[in-house]
Amino acid sequence: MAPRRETTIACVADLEQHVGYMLRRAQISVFADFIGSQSGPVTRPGQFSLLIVVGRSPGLSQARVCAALGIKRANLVAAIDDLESQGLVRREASAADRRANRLHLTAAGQRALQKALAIQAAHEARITRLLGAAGRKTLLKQLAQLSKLSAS
Amino acid sequence: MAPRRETTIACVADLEQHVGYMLRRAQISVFADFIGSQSGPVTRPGQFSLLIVVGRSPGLSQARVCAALGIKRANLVAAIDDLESQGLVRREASAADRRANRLHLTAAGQRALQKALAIQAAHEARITRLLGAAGRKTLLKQLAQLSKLSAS
DNA sequence: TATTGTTATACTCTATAACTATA
DNA sequence: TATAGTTATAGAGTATAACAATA
Repeated sequence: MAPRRETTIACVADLEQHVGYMLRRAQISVFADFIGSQSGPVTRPGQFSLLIVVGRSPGLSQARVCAALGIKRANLVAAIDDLESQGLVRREASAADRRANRLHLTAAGQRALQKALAIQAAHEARITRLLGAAGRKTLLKQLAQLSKLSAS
Repeated sequence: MAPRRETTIACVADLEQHVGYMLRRAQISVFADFIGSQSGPVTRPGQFSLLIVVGRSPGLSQARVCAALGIKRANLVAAIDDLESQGLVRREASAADRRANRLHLTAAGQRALQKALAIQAAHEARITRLLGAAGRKTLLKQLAQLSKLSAS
């Protein structure tokens, strides 16, 4: 075992004490597992979170969705264009504010979201198997704490 | 208090139960704090981790550094070009394998690394203030566990 | 004046394919 | 044949500036 790769491990030992570095590595790994397991029309984490927000809070304006997800208005346009061209999301002109679009899921969007959520449940179960249910819960709390570090 | 922003909080409640989403948000926040606090020639996390590996394990080939950091050979070239043009890193032709470059820090690179590490210590201290010393330690262990989720 | 959606643009990070020179 | 470094390139993700329509 361990043919001759000691150096690789040794030089990363320092970095493994850095929360930022380990967060990045863990996030890449978790995203890769998520992407690898999803199969429907929605494969990327960004699309998925967008579907969730629109699905659970129908009628939000694009600006509100941006505020919720912490992304820029300019970058949401192409993301919605994509989901709309797949027939999953619908832009509806707002009667109250004629500048704004109210976002809704189509029936196909509802189905895609339900399917993605079911697959994601298995993904989350794999995480729970690694960390334990209690460990996962404390992790979520700590990550919420870290999000307050920077205004962003 | 809380003028009329309930919707923003309500629609993200679901996502806050997703480890992948919270990992991403926390990583963005922690990186922003790191970047905002660094002041020397090295400001980005990628540069910083590169300096650490080369500093602690001088003489590694580029391929070994890539394996250690989990990045692609092609993407390391420009990163080293950048650090080399700043006079922080030096490529040395390997005598044993004439295809390979052995990487070293220059004197300026050593100084830049020491300065960045000192600033990073304060950054890590802010994290410890948020999580507690024990909480931070268990977080690091959990993140290491999560890195095993996907081969990557 | 300020805000919404939009376009254009640019910069970073990441990923693949192909080339060269060595092994 | 396989590997090390390199180049070119393409795709995401993210950032800013500016514009038209509307508030």
